[in-house]
Amino acid sequence: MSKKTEPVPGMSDLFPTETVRWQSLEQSARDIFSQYGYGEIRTPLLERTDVFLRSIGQETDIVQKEMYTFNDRGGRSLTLRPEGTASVLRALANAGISQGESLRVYYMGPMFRGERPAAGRKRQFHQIGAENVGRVSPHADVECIAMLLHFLREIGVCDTALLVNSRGDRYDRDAISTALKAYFDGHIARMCEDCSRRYRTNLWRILDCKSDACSEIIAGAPSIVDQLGTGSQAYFRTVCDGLSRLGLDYVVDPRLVRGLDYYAHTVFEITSTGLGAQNAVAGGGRYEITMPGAKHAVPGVGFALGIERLLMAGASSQAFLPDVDAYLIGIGDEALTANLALAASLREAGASVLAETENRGLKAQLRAANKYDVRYALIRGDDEIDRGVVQVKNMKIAAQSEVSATDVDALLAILADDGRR
RNA sequence: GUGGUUGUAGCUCAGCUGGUUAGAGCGCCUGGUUGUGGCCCAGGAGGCCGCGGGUUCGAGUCCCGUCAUCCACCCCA
Repeated sequence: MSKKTEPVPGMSDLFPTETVRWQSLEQSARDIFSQYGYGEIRTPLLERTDVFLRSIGQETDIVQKEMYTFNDRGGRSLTLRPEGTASVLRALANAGISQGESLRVYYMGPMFRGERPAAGRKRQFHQIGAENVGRVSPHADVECIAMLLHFLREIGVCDTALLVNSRGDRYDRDAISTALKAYFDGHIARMCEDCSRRYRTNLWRILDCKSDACSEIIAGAPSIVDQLGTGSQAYFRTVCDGLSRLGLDYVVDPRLVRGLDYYAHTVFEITSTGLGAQNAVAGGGRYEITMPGAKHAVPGVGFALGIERLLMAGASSQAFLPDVDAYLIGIGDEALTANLALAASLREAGASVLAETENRGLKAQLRAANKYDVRYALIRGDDEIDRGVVQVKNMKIAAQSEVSATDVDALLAILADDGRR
């Protein structure tokens, strides 16, 4: 239909009907995360491109084809953040967090990926995320997952499943990659197009292929868990035990590998039924990230939730109406002007009021007042202006009285009433 | 990037195998009481039928292209 007023593809406008739900979700996140000692961090939407290249990984889908990257006027390559973790780690590195120091932060805001939009997938989408940075411990992983599940329970997102897996440490990963490569070397020619692409770009992803032809070959592949060193296996066992001890149900999914290179050890995903093809509502894991210019890799564990998907998996929306105490009706320009002043006084005293700004009939204005479902209508025309009064009409019981227009306290006292008398 | 879907009023959508001035519901505006809401009634405004081309005496309807949308693949939040 219209075209010039539409937002850029994959981006959307949010109106009060929607934002009320966003706000309550965000508030729950703030409340719960702070119970776990997390504080909010806000980082720029734009970063130097290498912040993402190095941490997320050159060969990942995100870096290969999904980033919004451009050169600024100084010729620097900048990128709109495709996820939150890299930015957070960059910020912490910049602030000079010392080795061994730990920090818990959460963030919320827009992320950008240049994918083809579909159900539950936008190019600008929004995440709420949390990172526990600085320590390596399976218990931190457990707490992180527990906090995530606590939040989901609180906001009423149900029908979810928790999937966990381990990718091992950096040495395990090299060993696994070598083993996988060696195995698939002999079979790749007979596998599907996607797999031969993955073989080159994202080897582990082959394990995820659903095509029948490949399944048989994949079934014979060396399993990730078997390739883990004893230390990594013990780590993973501690995580699983910890989840069980907290009474949290989970499923070990040996094929869960996730698409970002920085993950090590624990990875997890929360899926929800009824979301369509994009059923992951949250995901995360333990990672180790070396920022450009930094001496050491910084470990951490964290997750990100997709706000749009949370809302799809949760409650339905209702029509938005501003919640105001009174509607100021004015017949004639003089009354309309006087009403704007009266509205200002009432608001200053803490009331929420809506004042008519159009010079139209009383009937039309009362209709509007009715639509907003206010308890009171304050009515003034030339007569009231002359006599210095305002008609106070109780919309619930259709009673009406007269109050001096200068007696703001009396008006406030009435508005503070629930309108049932 | 690949496949498919849809595009008609502000919104949700009808419009049969091409045929006169393109419709409904909701919303909006005005009136039914010179200044008293909801319900009801009457009336009204509002459409390059996504855009461009083609076939035809004639296209909202058929064909081609294009743009947008949604869904799926890929991958993930």
